[in-house]
Amino acid sequence: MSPRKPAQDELTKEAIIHVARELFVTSGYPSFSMRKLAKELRCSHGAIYYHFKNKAELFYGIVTQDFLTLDQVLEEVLSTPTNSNEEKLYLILYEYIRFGLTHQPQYEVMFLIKDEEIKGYLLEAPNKSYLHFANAIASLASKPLSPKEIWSLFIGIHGFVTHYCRTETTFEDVKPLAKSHVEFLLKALQ
Amino acid sequence: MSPRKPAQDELTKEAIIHVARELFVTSGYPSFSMRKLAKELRCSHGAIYYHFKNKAELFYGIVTQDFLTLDQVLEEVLSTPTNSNEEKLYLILYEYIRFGLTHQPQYEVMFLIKDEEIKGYLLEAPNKSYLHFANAIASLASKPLSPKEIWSLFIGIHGFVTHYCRTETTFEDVKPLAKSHVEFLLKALQ
DNA sequence: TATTTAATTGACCAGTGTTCAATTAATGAG
DNA sequence: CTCATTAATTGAACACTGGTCAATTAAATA
Repeated sequence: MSPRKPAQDELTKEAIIHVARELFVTSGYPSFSMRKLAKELRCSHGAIYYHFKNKAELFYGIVTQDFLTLDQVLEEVLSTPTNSNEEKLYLILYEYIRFGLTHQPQYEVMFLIKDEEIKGYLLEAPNKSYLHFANAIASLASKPLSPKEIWSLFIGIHGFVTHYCRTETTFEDVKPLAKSHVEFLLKALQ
Repeated sequence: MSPRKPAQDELTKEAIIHVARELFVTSGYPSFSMRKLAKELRCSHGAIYYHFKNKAELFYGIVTQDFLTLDQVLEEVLSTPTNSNEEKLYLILYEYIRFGLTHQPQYEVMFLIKDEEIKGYLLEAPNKSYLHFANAIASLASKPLSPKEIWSLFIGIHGFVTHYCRTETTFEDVKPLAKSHVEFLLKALQ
């Protein structure tokens, strides 16, 4: 109808990301569309493009928050004083799986999606996230680990999350399996 | 122009699959479309739907061949008499990675894609393929392995393939890494 | 030869991401 | 207070996507 809404109804990047995240987390990436988002925001789909260059930039806006959350997960394990280094090593891997499976749509965008446009926006974020992980692992191991060993640990965990993301299984449903898988991977360090 | 082509030019399921496979393997799943395929086949896109109910059924037609190929890879390793069981165990995992990375678009459809329609057609194929893998592993191990251990091996390998599929890395480029990753996973068995 | 059947076409539908001229509210200058 | 400028929004339009289906025509059958 009328271009330019009254000031109180004006869109903001934050409001868009907020609703987009909600939509995307509840109904998944494939069903997400700019037009559905616009409907949810009660604006035209064109308006979103004033605030975000394209869909990929919008998703980048969403998952940057999740990269921070993942960093926090690691940090919290590291800073818990009640556990031994061995327990922390276990927990890092276990909590990584928990994060992946309790944030499946986000994990998909963060580490799985092949969309070139989105990968163009991500670029360093997954690398940075991995370095965080690798440093945590290295600092907790009882003996020096080679980069390859740490990488294999990551890939092993990543495979677990990937598989149960695809089958849309909840973390609760695979808790025992997650435990045994982590124990399996850690056995390879001895 | 004219409906119904002369007999010599008629489409067949086989011809469609052949060209579809070519198109899909060279330019990947996201860029694949029924209309591009029709153009390649020099027919209208509607004609394809006479032979295949939908895109998912067509892709099922493509990757069933690849499930067979994967079975053959395992079978060949098992039936090579020159290697010890330990070497065969290594080779099963190594060759699985080779298959995944030399058939990236297919691996994606076989084990990675979330598309509900395609998963509906696949159903048992990935399970059957895994059982093949699991039996091979079990038969080669020097001591009895638990189902969980075999599953962790698979997930560990799957993670490797998944990651390098996403980054579209060739098998050649990660051969040494594949070797060390397999060795890492096998260490967890002792 | 006439009739039925099988295969193909292309218009059409509903959906996607993206662009952009037109429009209008808010803002700042005189 | 008025008027030009700027910022935000709309919705039509474009080029795609997967999928459906009546109309058409070649092939097969009676």
